[in-house]
Amino acid sequence: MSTKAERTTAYIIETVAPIFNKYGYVGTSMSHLTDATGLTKGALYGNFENKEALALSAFEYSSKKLLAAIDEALNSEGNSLQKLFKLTNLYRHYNEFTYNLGGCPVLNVGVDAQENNHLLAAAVRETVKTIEGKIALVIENGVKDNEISIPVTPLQFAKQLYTMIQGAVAMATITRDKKYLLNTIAYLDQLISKEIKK
Amino acid sequence: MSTKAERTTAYIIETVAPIFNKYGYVGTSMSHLTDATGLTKGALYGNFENKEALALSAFEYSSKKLLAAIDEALNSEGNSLQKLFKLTNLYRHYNEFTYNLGGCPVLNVGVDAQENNHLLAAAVRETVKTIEGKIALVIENGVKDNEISIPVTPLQFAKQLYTMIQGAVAMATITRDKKYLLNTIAYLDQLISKEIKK
DNA sequence: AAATACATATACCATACAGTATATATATTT
DNA sequence: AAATATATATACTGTATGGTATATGTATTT
Repeated sequence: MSTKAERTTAYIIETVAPIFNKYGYVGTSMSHLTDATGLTKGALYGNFENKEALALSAFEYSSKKLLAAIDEALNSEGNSLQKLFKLTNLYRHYNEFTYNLGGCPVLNVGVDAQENNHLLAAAVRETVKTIEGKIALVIENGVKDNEISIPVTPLQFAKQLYTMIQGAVAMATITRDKKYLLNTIAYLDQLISKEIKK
Repeated sequence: MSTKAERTTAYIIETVAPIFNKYGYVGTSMSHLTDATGLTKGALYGNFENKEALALSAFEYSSKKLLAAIDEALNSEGNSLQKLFKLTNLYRHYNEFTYNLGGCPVLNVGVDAQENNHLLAAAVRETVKTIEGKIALVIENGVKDNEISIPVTPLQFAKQLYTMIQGAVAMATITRDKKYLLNTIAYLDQLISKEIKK
């Protein structure tokens, strides 16, 4: 069984993650976090060295949740095309999925941390690389199995796919209109079934 | 001729705009701005009511610059397709274009202000609407002139196009890799010339 | 259950924050 | 050039910031 301290640390991270994600690194104050957790500064600083370490743990937490969902889609039963459709389906409902995370961590932290926290910004870049790699792997297997035919490398195609998805995420976030997600995913599903399917 | 005060106001705005854009609304402090402008708080507060009014003017300034560049592309000589290519060309070099603005104002302010400043967030939404409208108009004319054939409404297609572009802007910003722009624009140029051209 | 280790709360730094009242300097008007 | 209007600088609010030393409380081990 986990110790009390470990549970507190976990509780802090999951409580704090959506706040950092929503308000950004500078926009989130320690008092904001003591309010949200119901704990005091002593507790927070007892579990984390400083604000930066806390924000980093919070992002890693959100990032892991996202990667787990992507893994679930891409490692599901079925052929490569079916896996890609599971992925697009995740993003079709990305609004609801990221609700508990306080929005898309890749977009929010990626943009916010750019000039405000270089460690966080680097962590986001890692996450992006990981996601693109996971998508590329599925595409690569699809090519090998003669299901998929693409005019560029699997990684290049994965990057292109993820770029379009993140475009929809960005526009839906900025305008607060989830139609961007629905329409882009509809477009991508068509692209997958009509352009790359052999 | 413009009065001294007007010139100072203009100087403040153009100096301050890239700072707000880079560091965000909360991440930008008034002392940050006095340092950058070489002016004192008295001067800043003499020209603007408060930090929020200053940030809003700064965004409007950046937004106008962006809209002007888009207008230049979309109102250039030639048919609708040529105008669209001028637009994609703007975004092919968007990195350099937005350098003086401190990055893409739509992306940066759109994401940053979301939870930190609702007035700013609303202003970004207006800008997005304006941009989409401008693109839609060109597409609409292309359809009328029998140059373009699309499976959705002009506005819907414009939104889709802008979403993909902003996806590339977001990914290029987050990863600091301009290849996302180059590759996405290459894809869009192909889409324009092979899919929608009649 | 007692002893010990550990986690959390309290009270406090020094500094930075947005904003302001007023004095001084600079444009503009007469 | 003098008078007036206006813009900027200075010095100062009160509050919030990230962070810390230490006391108190609570788990865990013996």
